[in-house]
Amino acid sequence: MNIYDVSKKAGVSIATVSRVLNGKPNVSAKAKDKVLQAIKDLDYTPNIFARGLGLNTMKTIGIMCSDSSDTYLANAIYYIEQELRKNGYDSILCCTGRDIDTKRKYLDLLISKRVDGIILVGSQFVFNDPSDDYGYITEAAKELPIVLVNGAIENDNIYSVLCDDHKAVYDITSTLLENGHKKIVYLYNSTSFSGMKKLNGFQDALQAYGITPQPEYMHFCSKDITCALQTLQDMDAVGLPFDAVVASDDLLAVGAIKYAHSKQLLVPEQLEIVGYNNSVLSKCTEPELTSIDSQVEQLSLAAVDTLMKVLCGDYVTHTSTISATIIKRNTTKF
Amino acid sequence: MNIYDVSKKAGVSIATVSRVLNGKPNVSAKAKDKVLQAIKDLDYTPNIFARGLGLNTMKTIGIMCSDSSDTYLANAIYYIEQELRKNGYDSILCCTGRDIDTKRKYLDLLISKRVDGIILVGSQFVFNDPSDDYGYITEAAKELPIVLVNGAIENDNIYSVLCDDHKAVYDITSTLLENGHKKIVYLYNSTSFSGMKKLNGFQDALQAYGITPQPEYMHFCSKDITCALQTLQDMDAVGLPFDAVVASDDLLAVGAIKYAHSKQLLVPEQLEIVGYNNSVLSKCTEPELTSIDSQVEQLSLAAVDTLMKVLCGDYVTHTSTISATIIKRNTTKF
DNA sequence: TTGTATGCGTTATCAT
DNA sequence: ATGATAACGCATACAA
Repeated sequence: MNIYDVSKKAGVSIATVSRVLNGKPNVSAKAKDKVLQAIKDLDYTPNIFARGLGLNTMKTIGIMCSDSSDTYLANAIYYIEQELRKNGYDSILCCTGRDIDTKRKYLDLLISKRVDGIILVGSQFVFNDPSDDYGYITEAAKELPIVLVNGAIENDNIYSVLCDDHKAVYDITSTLLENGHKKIVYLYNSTSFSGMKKLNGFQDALQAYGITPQPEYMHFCSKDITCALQTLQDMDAVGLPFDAVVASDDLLAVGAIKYAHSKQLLVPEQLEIVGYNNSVLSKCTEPELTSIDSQVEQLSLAAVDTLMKVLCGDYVTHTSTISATIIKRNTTKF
Repeated sequence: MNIYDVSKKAGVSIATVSRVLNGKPNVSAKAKDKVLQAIKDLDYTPNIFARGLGLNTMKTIGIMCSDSSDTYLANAIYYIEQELRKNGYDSILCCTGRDIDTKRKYLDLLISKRVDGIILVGSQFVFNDPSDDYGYITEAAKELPIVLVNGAIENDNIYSVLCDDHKAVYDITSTLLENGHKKIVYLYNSTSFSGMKKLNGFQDALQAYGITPQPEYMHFCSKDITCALQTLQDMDAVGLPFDAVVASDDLLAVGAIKYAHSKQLLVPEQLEIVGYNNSVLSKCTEPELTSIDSQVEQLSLAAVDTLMKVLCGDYVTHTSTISATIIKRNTTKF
């Protein structure tokens, strides 16, 4: 079943069928009707592979992420997929894990699949440490446009949509300082581009208040609750006092709440806690968690919007930044 | 840059190049070397669209789900995508929402994209009520194999992988009854195939202990915490006593924990609570939540395994069932 | 407005 | 073992 069968049935040429199929002008109403009827009679569907071959595109975007089961990334993927579909694009999903060789491999794979563009979701693709090698991304950008969500690379054909994480953490830390806190703990679980911005926001806020950031108050935790809990218990055991915790992720903040429970501390009276990402978790704890909303939906829409414009040849800024908002719940006094 | 360029550079015909490309026999070592070298020199990548046209497949599987940001579904998608890739297949993701027309539309879309098979993830595609119309799925199965994860339709070319939800809820309810509970509340948030199995498991367990299920003790809650909380508060206000809560989802169980907090009830001493899905949430609450693990990973792997076998023409059972396990934490006494 | 002819880049068949 | 050529099904430039 192909376009020839339809043209035969309708008594017109394949060119006319094709024109009808693609909504092109210069088709008489009569011819159009005949073609439409033939298509219906034969239950014809155009062969997308043949179309792809001729047009050299399948209207497909590759989505890469380290782990699509991560709440934050899962949300981003959800919004991105929906938005792409609204624009007539399919999404090929690629979960790479954290291994750089796998990332490289999958990026190459997507290019060989001739997707029209690639969206790299999450901060796991760009790091700030010197050993970071994102050369494979700039290399890929020679072939097709790449959009980073929560990561930034200065490069031709690479675009970034970012949440202003620095400002978000800077602001919340400042608020805590203004409210009289002196000993604030910062817990983080990532040294990615976005992770470092948050950490710097914390440090800069302290410095703006004349406080020198102390390493004993800034702890890297692998992404789980128990690590955060353990870290705070260790600080307590060593005799390091603290009266507030800012976390780079809600999960770590949950650990802080568990710490408060274990020490019978009143939250927020004796310990104020702030999480990040405004995930479901923030509504599950007791008390409910004040959290920074990193605006995943807006970020996702902006990413798709950017890519669509690039594909149309429209002009777009290489970097767009969106502000986070603070969702006040019950682990803070303000 | 195409296969002709390579053949020219290597000084052989395109047939030979194609043979090398696809690891086919009847190529001399010498010719193979020349081709490989030419491919390397030119940095040639075969055009996948042309290959798709000739072979009539792009080695791609469609994954449909109602909402990829849902924790449970996000996990399933993660495992499925990884497993498909191991088998050399790409995944096209489709988030349909709950509207049946959208589901129908996207299923048609995937078929028109000529994917090799479709995996329907989650129980949102099959319902047990009479108004349910899954005719579009059986219709689609005429075109390509379909695998349901947590749903079942008896039909040719439709396969199901299921968690034994009935048994899981039956068992946990029985345990609670054995431990002396008489007034158990069941909270659920879905009337899907899987949702009904859970509900029936609850009812059957009661009946096995000579208790007639009371509607006042079985409540449908839309999927959020506050609804569960409100429901339990309402029961309390009306004077309906209860000493245990079984929930069809961890989120609802979180609502039950919040209820206990609001009434200053000791958990599990005064109220035992069991959740479902063993999500992160179960580790975030205080006390941590006993939950039924529905084995998403195993389910996902089984789904891919089934589909791969079908595509190979191997024989497969139409339904495979996997048993849930109970993850004991601190909201239950046993 | 309509139709013819060609190209897209593979894989596969069949002859050599 | 190798090569010439057809077939896959569409879009489109160009001719009519």
